[in-house]
Amino acid sequence: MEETYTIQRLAKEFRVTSRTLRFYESKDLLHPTRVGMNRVFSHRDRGRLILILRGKRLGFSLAEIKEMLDLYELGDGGVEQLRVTLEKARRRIRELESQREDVDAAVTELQDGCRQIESLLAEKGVDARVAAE
Amino acid sequence: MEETYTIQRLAKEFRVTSRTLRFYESKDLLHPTRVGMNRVFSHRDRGRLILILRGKRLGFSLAEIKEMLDLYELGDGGVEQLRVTLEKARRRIRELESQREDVDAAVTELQDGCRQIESLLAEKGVDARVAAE
DNA sequence: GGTTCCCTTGACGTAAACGTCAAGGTTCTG
DNA sequence: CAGAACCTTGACGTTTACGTCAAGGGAACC
Repeated sequence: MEETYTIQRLAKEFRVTSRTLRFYESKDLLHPTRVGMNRVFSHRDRGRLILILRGKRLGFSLAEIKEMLDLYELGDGGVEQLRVTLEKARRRIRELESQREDVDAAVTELQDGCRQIESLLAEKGVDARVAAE
Repeated sequence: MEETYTIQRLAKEFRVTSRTLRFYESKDLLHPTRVGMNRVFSHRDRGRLILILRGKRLGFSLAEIKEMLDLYELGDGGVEQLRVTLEKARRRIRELESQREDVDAAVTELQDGCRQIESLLAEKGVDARVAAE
């Protein structure tokens, strides 16, 4: 028997509102079943939610995130379908790798900035380690 | 004599509209000077624009991007100001590093997905290298 | 000197991603 | 059996990041 989740349990666990989960369902990102009127989320939905939230942290739109999620749903598509999916996945990978370069560049620059501030503080005789607490 | 840029030159170079550049100025992200009515962007503005666009690719809001840009403007603030700036920068770095972990996780999963598709295609006797062109 | 072309400042429109009621249905608890 | 505490479906509001006119100013070309 698969574990299931109420809308609130999932919402609390991931610090989103139930409105958000309903919204994601309306956008076809989650597919809860129903017991009577009420939504029941599966473990699979939970996994998708994790991916959705990570996608958001990375700056992707819900539409892009849906595209990515669909990449994992390789149903019984034919060869052509598989090939299209493969190409999309490869493109995403390239985009993500370029995004990682952006991240690295930003980190490097911020670290440079930190060093400058640190030496400014040092000049003024201040210890700048993790002092500011 | 510093090189300067018209609004159109900058817009074309970075594939944004002039409206966007005016909008960024209105949000205090760019600080073009004026010659008569017309905006004149400095090399410094160009640099800031690069950072803005990278920030956007990384999913930051313009407000967050402004905060980061301001980190580089260490004017003549006192020790306390410097220390606050330093802490903000360090926090950003930590956030970016966590974002990099997200990127890496996403890449890994997509690569797994690719491998699965590739073996599915191989079963069907299809060569999946860069075939799809 | 009219037309064209770029610039300007409003001002209103819009898509995305929810927030926030409103109105009502179920279930559990005292 | 009345609340309380969940859930539901609308439906309208809000913020962000611009797009898209509208109305007009200054230079440049023919």
